[in-house]
Amino acid sequence: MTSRASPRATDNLLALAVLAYLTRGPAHAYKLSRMLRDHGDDRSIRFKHGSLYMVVRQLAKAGLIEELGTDRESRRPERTTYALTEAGQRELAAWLRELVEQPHHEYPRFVAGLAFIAALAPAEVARLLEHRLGRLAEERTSIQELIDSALASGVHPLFLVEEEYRVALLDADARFVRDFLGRIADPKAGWAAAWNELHTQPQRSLP
Amino acid sequence: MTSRASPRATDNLLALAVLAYLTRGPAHAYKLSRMLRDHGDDRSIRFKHGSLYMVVRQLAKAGLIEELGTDRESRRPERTTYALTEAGQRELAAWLRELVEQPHHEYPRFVAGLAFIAALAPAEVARLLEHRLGRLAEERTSIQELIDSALASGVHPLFLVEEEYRVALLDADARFVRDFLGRIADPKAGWAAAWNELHTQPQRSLP
DNA sequence: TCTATCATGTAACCAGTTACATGATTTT
DNA sequence: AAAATCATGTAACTGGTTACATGATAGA
Repeated sequence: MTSRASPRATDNLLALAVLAYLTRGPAHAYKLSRMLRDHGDDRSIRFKHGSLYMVVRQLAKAGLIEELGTDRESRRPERTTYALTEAGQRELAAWLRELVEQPHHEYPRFVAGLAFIAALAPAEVARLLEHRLGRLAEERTSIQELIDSALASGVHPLFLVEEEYRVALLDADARFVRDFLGRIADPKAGWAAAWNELHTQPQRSLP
Repeated sequence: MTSRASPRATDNLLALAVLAYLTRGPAHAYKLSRMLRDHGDDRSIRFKHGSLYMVVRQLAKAGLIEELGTDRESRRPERTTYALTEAGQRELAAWLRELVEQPHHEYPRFVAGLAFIAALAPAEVARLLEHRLGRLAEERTSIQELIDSALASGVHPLFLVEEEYRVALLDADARFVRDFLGRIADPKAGWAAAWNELHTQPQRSLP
């Protein structure tokens, strides 16, 4: 039997970001929040201000980070400063290894749409897909601009691979959509005909 | 200002599946659960048995489905049967349109890994990526087999587009990984050198 | 000086998961 | 007849989000 050694203390990826940032030195929660946003990592990891405090407490409880102390400036709320522990460093590395080497089954929203696409008529779906192509192109150029301007300002491309990966996914999406459109339009494929017949009764069976 | 007409009653995609299945006629929760699994839609939509009952109640409260009545066989727990309402049909169509025409910003786990990849040494990353390629290939063939066997048993390809989309994503992933490996290995790119220098201090700044 | 925005955190709420309960059916 | 599995659902728990609170600073 394969042994998944230590089940993660939390599987919230925000915790990964916290661990990663703390390798740069101790920080308090708000500072982490700030770095996250400034470095644009909230594009890669689902981020809500409130969740950060939760995640930090979880990590502290698990001993992956530790409280260094609290300070207070004037009458502001108290800030607790945290530092990475040895266990935290190991956890960070182990987690990263797992994320990189094991592809994870994801649930993109488009997949859900496709799963029940037969409930819409083929002509309408074609219109929607055309529209999607436009949005995909927009998103692609916007990411590419972000990459280019970062490179121009001296960021090493290593720190932009996530965005390049996103571009690769967008391109794959667009290729798929074009192909799908082709099949809908192609009368030889005979899709539209069959589809129109059954589109009132979406069902199917997989083994 | 763009008007997002009606904010979804719930954005849990399990609700989409429930609406879609109810177009085939009334059903009780357990039957829906069963269909979901049997049709393999739990590959496309995150599914937990317990969540179904929650979602069904949410939909009922929102008037998108309605209780038809309850029956009881022998001494089993009562089963409530639900039917799609007109509002439910409209919601289903509107939701599907949105899913198809608007690409959604997703947070795949691999992206999070890539965002902090610099915390690992390049040589190790190369090993991990090689391993990933293997897993991607496995997953690809397993999906392809599923598609082929479904087609062989007479399922219309329209009901397999989600799986084809998945394959497209897996292929894009693999291409990206190969490209990435190439850059790590290529001494002309000079990645490994710079990477080794900075991999102890993962930071970067995006504009 | 009034108003917005930043800085910093907590508390209440809710969706979603896990665990459990229990009768029926099938397998050993 | 004991053990497993299916059928069907509820209840407790928890992670995560939303909303709020409050002092400081900057803009109008």
